[in-house]
Amino acid sequence: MEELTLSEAKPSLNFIEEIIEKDLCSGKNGKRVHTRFPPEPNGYLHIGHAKSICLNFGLAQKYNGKCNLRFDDTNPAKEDVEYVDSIKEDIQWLGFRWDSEHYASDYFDQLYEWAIRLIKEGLAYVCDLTQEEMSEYRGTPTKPGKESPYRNRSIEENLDLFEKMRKGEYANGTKVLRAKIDMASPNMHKRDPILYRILHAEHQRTGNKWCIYPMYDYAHGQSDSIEGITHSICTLEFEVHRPLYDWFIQTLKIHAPQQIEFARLNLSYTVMSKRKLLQLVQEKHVEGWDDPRMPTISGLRRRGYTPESIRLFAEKIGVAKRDNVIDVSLLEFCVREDLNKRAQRVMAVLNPIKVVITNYPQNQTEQLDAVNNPEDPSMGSRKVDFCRELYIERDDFMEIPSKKFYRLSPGVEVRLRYAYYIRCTDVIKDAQDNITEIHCTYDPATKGGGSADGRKVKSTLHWVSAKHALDAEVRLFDRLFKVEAPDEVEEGQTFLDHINAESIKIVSNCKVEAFLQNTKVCDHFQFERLGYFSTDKDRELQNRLIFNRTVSLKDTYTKDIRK
RNA sequence: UGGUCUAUGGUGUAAUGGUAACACAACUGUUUUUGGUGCAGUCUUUCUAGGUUCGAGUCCUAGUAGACCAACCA
Repeated sequence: MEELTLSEAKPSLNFIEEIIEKDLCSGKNGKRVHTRFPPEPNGYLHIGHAKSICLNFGLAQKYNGKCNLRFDDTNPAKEDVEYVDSIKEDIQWLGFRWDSEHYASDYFDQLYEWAIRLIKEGLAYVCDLTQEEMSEYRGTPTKPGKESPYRNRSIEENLDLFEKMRKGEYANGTKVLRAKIDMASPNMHKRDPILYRILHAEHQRTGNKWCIYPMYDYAHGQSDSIEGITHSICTLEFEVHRPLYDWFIQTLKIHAPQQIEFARLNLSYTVMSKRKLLQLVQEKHVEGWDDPRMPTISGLRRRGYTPESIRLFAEKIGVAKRDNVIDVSLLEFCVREDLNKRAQRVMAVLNPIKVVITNYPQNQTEQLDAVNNPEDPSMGSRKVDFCRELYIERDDFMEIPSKKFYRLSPGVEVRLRYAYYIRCTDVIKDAQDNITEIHCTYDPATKGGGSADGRKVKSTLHWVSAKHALDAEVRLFDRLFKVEAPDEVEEGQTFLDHINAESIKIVSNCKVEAFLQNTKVCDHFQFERLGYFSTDKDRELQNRLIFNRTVSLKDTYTKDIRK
């Protein structure tokens, strides 16, 4: 029940929303808003795609419009159904539903027909130049190109040649269909761009029906047009393609969507290039596209991210046209923000040291109340078993405490969460001087963790009962891959050479035995103990550990020794 | 020796010719049965030079810096 107050500021619009609202006002497109998300099925979706998904679907939602899912499957050499399936799954997981599902390949017939029309109008021709020759004829951005010797073939000859191309009479790469525009254009894309190339390859949807396939520039705008898209939102690198996009639409005199470009997402320390992610998968540096270390949507999902947190992130980063690098800490902030409200808390000890409560009866066990989520009382509470022998985190004890350390040390009293105050009386060591046990006494008057006499302790420790704890395998992952080196690598090196070696080490030693106590299986939980550190350098790691310890049970809670 | 785009704190994003703000990060204090959360606070901003205007982050001109464009990829 929220009331809108007059003083509440109207949220500002991003530049795309401004364009849309202007179009809505002027009555353009019959006041319709229709967007589309157009992935090429040649890899898994990553967090950068999530930005685009949230944008396109979000805009449709906001303006009561529609958003299509369209697979840009014009290059059978790179594409696969596995990717189609994963893309659909990821979009749905993010919480979006497309109005209709399309494939650029559904339009191959129409596109072919239009190509013939262009030939008949003298605006397209078959060119026999080799790839090298064509590159030479094209010129450079600063030098105009020159016209192909095949540019002035007759319409009849072009029609005949193009028909033979379609029939499969020529080998790959021997001929292409080109638009006849302007070889001197300052825009390289208008220097007689290729419309069709010969590719004798089986297409995942059209099989062997075609051996010529349309290029992106020839297929994309027309596909938008066919679907009645009003606003075709894409990333900045397509800005220079827009004149060509518009040229096809105008020349063919078909519905004109407006292409709008925005700056793609870059995340600090994160590999986002599809090519490189593919390399990680193919060379088996990761388990697969959904490896929790990957910045893919499925990887983030396994890592414990929620759809809500990713949508929140997309909202917070905004949309603009300038190149940006968003700090991963914002992504991590978003997942903490979301999970903090609803994740079930649980006590866990990752690196155990035994604590013996010397004045606690030998065979006694009692059950204590522990709240499931201090942020949300409605999540209720659970019982945790307490007895004479417990485990606490090894790092929570220091025999000789440093200055800022206020957890357990000899003579010091601390609280065991939901249990009792304890005071350390003895430290037991083995022959090698390693601490094997910590002996403590407890104060029965502090049951539940509160003191009757009002005395305070400086620290609250997490613990599990040695007898009752579950032994679970928990895998902690470092952040996404960190790359310190420039994006492009030098000859002879792979980009993997530039990945911070330390981060790989951390992730490859990520199996940790953890002891979870009386934990019910749920989607997400958060270890209650969140990083205790004493040095500044370790403190830097704190946030990362907070994040790391927020993990998804589905992937991490793999065995229960009690069974 | 071209074209297109961009320029606001450490990082992002707003301010639509009229008081430069919000979030993240960092730091300080405070609360707390998580060194979490919450709360309070601090820190740091309009690329440069001209011009228009009563008034410019915003408009104009020139410069500077960065990104993109020369796949039969998308």
